[in-house]
Amino acid sequence: MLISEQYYLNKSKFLVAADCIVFGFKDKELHILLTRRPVQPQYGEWSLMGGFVGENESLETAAKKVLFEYTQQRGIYMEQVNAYGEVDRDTGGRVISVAFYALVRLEEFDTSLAQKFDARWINIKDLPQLVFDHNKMVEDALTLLRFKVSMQPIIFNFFDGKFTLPALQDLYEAIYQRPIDKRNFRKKLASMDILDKLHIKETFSSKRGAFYYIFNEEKYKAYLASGKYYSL
Amino acid sequence: MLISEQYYLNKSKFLVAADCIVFGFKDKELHILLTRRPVQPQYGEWSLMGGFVGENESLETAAKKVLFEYTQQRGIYMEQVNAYGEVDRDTGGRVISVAFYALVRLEEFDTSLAQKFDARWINIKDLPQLVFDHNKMVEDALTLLRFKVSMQPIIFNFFDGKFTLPALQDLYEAIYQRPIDKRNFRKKLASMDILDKLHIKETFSSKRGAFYYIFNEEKYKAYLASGKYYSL
DNA sequence: ACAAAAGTGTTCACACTACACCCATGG
DNA sequence: CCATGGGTGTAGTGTGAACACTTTTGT
Repeated sequence: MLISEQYYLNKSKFLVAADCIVFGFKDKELHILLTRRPVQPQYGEWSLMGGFVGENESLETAAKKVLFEYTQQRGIYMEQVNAYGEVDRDTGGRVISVAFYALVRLEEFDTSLAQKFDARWINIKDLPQLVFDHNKMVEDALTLLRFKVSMQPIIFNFFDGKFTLPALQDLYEAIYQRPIDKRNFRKKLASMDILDKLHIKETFSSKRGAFYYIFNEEKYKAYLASGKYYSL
Repeated sequence: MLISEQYYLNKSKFLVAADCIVFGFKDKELHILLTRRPVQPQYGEWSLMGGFVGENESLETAAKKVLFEYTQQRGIYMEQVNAYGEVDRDTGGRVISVAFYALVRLEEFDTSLAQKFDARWINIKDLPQLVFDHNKMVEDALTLLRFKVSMQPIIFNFFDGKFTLPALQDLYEAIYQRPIDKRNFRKKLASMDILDKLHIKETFSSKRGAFYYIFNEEKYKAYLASGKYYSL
């Protein structure tokens, strides 16, 4: 019987990074928070934000730390995308990266942070070339996001509580990159019965004004229990 | 401007393992290849098979190596499930694991290998408690497998080329753990038109015998191009 | 008054479900 | 001849897609 030391010893160790694909919703378009790489090699090129995992951190903890550093928000919705471990993926050294996507409330975003880190919100339609395999990470994150969003009500994490139906539809259209029929969209939402209509209107994006809605957790549970399944 | 050395230096490094959830189909049930953990701590307990990633290996390469070691098969269909990085997940040391699921052709499996590694094919219905977070890995792998199998024709990797429709249905039922209507199943397959019927019968599981079919890659491409989407 | 966005129903096609009987063969 | 598993069609239901006009209000 081997003992632990023989088994774990003399094995290669690796730098492990957590890279975050931070999604935000702005100007009816999906945006990603990108930064300029602060070190050589590839200094100054567009990059996802990331950080190395510390000795006493889980992958999730490391990712949360990165997110907090760049956004000062806590309780951000986050999900693991994949691990990336090609030998030469990082031109600066052997690094294994675990990618997470995150959904942030962009209205709350402190623009001074953008200055500090030379970070910008880039429309996903205008995605530049990124360092290493970061473009692949974004692609994978988008694929996963599209799937998740159609199955679970995670999309409300983009909003600070309340939202209007036109805005919600714009968001879905931005994520799927395809137009959605207004009537079908609202009909489906109505039949799910997971939202509460507020009696306040949002009046700055139209003259008439659109009613605010909020997501109702209880109704969502009832919807799940009902056995009906719609996908948005 | 920081240079690379300052950035990458003095960061924690980690053991990284590739753990494999090896699925096989036998006796109308889905099975997983499990082994007895060969080292302390938790010596002799049920475990997935895994191995540490080497200096010049990608995660995929490491997983392929593990798969080859235990099955002697090459070209095994494999897909990454997730990375697992809780600080205390491995009671023997800090290890970050990347899980992969694999689909193997169980008919080709060399049972002498099972002896050598103290490995066994366990019915997923009778899954024992596994070491560390391996049960969670299996759960995640199953969820992913179920999704993938319904969307893409990866299920044929369980067979050595040809298969009968009853066997294919049994396999789907084993994966989903729910009965499927025979006529609906066959009707859907027929409308997809991605299989070729051979004029040979498999005669050992019934008196009448069931026709063999093979997956036709070209037809599958045509099916994709047609824009029709069925999910199995 | 008019421009601009919010809001609202109906019809049609098609995929999914449920369901029962005959066929071929080995023993 | 009978037991065992292989093979086949139809009708109903519900979700997804297409489609146009009225309402509200600020300018």
